[in-house]
Amino acid sequence: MRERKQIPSLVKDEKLIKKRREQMIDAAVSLFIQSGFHKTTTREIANKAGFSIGTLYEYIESKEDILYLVCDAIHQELEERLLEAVQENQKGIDSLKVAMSHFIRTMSVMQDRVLLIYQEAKSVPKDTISYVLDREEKITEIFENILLRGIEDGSIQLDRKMTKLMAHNITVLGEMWAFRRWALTKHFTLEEFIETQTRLIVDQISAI
Amino acid sequence: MRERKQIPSLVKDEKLIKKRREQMIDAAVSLFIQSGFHKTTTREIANKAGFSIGTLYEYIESKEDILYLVCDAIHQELEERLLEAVQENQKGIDSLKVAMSHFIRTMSVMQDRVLLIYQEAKSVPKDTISYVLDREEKITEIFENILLRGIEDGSIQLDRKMTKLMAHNITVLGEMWAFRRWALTKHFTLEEFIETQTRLIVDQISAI
Amino acid sequence: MRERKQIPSLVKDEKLIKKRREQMIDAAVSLFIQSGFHKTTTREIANKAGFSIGTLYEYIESKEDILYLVCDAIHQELEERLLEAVQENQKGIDSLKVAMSHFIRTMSVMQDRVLLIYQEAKSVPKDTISYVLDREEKITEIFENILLRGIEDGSIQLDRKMTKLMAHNITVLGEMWAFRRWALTKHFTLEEFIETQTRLIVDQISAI
Amino acid sequence: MRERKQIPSLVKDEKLIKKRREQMIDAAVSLFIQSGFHKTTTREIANKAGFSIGTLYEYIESKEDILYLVCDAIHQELEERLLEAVQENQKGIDSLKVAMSHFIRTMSVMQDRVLLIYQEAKSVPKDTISYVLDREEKITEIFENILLRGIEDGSIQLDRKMTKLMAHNITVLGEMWAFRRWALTKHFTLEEFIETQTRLIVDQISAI
DNA sequence: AATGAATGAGGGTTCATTCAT
DNA sequence: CATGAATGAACCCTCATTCAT
Repeated sequence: MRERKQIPSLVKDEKLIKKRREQMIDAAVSLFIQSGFHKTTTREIANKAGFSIGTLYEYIESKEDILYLVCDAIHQELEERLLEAVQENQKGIDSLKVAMSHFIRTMSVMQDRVLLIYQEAKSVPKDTISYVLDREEKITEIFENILLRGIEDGSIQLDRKMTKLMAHNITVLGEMWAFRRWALTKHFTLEEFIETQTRLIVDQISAI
Repeated sequence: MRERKQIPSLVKDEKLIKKRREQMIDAAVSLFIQSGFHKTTTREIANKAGFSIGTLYEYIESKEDILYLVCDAIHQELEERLLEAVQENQKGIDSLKVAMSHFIRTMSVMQDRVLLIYQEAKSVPKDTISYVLDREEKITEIFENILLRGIEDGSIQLDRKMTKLMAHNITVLGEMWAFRRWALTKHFTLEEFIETQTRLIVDQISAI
Repeated sequence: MRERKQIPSLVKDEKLIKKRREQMIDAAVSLFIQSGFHKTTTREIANKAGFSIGTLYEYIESKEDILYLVCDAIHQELEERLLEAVQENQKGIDSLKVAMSHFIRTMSVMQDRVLLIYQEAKSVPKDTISYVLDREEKITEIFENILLRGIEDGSIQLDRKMTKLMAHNITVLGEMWAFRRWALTKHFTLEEFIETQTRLIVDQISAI
Repeated sequence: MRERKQIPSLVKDEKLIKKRREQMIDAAVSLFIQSGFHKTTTREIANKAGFSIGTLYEYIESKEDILYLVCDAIHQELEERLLEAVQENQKGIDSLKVAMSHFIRTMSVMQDRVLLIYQEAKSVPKDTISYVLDREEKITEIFENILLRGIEDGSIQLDRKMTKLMAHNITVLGEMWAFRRWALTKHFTLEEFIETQTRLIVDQISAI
């Protein structure tokens, strides 16, 4: 997997860089969600982050860097939350159920941010775009690994060639809750959604 | 369903309006795909459309109107292509298989434009956003209707309450080919994809 | 000699381009003389030229382009004025006297603009710098040609190898009036200066 | 002659002031030569000087002060080098030959810095500009004094009224090597240049 | 005396939109 | 109807300078 890009900063104190960038990311996330990347100005971000435009540019080199930091941070949280739910010490099929449920709940909590990534990732700086896409794929890989484990331990029945596609399906059937919420919430509760999506997958690959 | 928005034009001749707007949309689509809505200038659109910036503004009121027209045109084509494949005179389950296959092939052909809608729809003028979302839902409704017909004719077994969600799943599992192509085409052919996605759904709801 | 650079313009009407650029150059020259290139803002130039900042950028691509246009225009006038005084139908030595006198008077008239070139030429865009320097050398070449003609017709006695250097001397001894005026005008009139400088050169190379 | 300007410093220790300012000047000279005064940032100067931007401002009050210090230092060295070559115990005309040769060699060694002064002197703070110009004139005065001595001792024949102008000519004919080097070095060696320039002047004013 | 993070006015440039021709 | 020159608000970014530590 490609390396995370190091964004240069004029400030030397690493702790301070971390802190200021966190402020910046928080501000940017809420503004981007509200108005999108292009309609948000750097001044607005600086303002909301609680410092001046000059200070903002002490910690990044361009507005696009902020988008990269935002995408990176969101993916980071996404991944952490997901991994946290993966239990290695149970059957693959059970692990999958738990992971899917957890994943969809995460989509519910992070729906704005997931949507944000879907819509703005294309504007990320050219030299980091592949890192961001890799990051997206990494989430799918987590599901793929669970599937492989299930095949191994016999709890999942699935052509090995199809694990990748099934993993993508799982991911997309979960992310749906984020990017189609305007339609889904009109008719279904989160619990119903989790139940249905999990069953759709599990029925297809369950060994029994 | 909400009405299509009437975008005012300074020009009276309806035929001309239609022609000019088509030129405009064609130009805009290819430019938006290339660089996104915000990075494309109205000048570029006018240029590529083959007329002047002044003329452009004879047929729309703002740049956002172009995005609306583009989204509308893409949805229009999407819907037409999909409806064209729906045969009323066969069992619901068979109709579904054909429709899904056709839908995914359409995603393959129109992937750039589908992606475009996914990424830029949020920038559509506030007063038309719900029309655009409705339009998106309409596609799902086509699948929902097939499902209902299948339940009616006994070829599909599915809790009536779940038809909406299953229709969304079908749509999303198909659209995937457009918005995850960077990952999918590395490992699967279009035919494999169609085969797998169709089975995932059919297995779940087939009456036998 | 290198080609004059074509600066792109968004406007098509060539006549208008010429007119607007002239306005722009006039404004820029007086502002650059007053405050220098770097301290003059594009807004000031547009203002003084009588149009908006937007219009300014319809006729150039960057602030540096204005400096290039300014340098080019000044050299143009310099060259025209000088050539206008060169008579081909007299002895080289006499031609030289007339040309030097005329050149120095031109320096007197154009002292601000000559100084401007001396001080700001270094800021001209990289890809045009050699054209600007060539332009400067062209003036020297005019004097060199007169010298060569004088050697040919026997009115001037000078080692052929030294014509280039002597031509540079003539140029610099004349330009002095522009870039050392703060010291010279305290003690000498223009006429005294012309008389002395001409003699210094003529005495050195006169054939008799 | 006007007094050297005292630039205030927040630091008391005179020795330290001298040391830090020397570091600062060295750094600034090389940066100004490379990119010019306006394109060089105070940060860059502090960096290259080996201390922080905060420290820089302990020893000056504004960026322009640095330019003043730079010009002053260059003039200082110029003057020292020139005076070092002036022998009081020989005939004026011989003294002049030696001084011119030495001066031109100095131009060769210091060409970048001489050019720098020519191009940036105008940006020196308003209240110090006349001091800087005086400094320039001082160099001319050295030549003027030699001329006067030559007239006195009969080795030079020159209208007393013309000594000032001749001194300027000598200076400019020497400085040429610095500010026209791009053209001159293509055709002449330093020795040829010295030989020719000296003869041009000496022939004109030699008593015999 | 030294540091370097913070500031914000101000600069160059873009581009959606208008309107006289 | 078509044109395209003109407009200026607004954007991103820089950098000289300050001041708390």
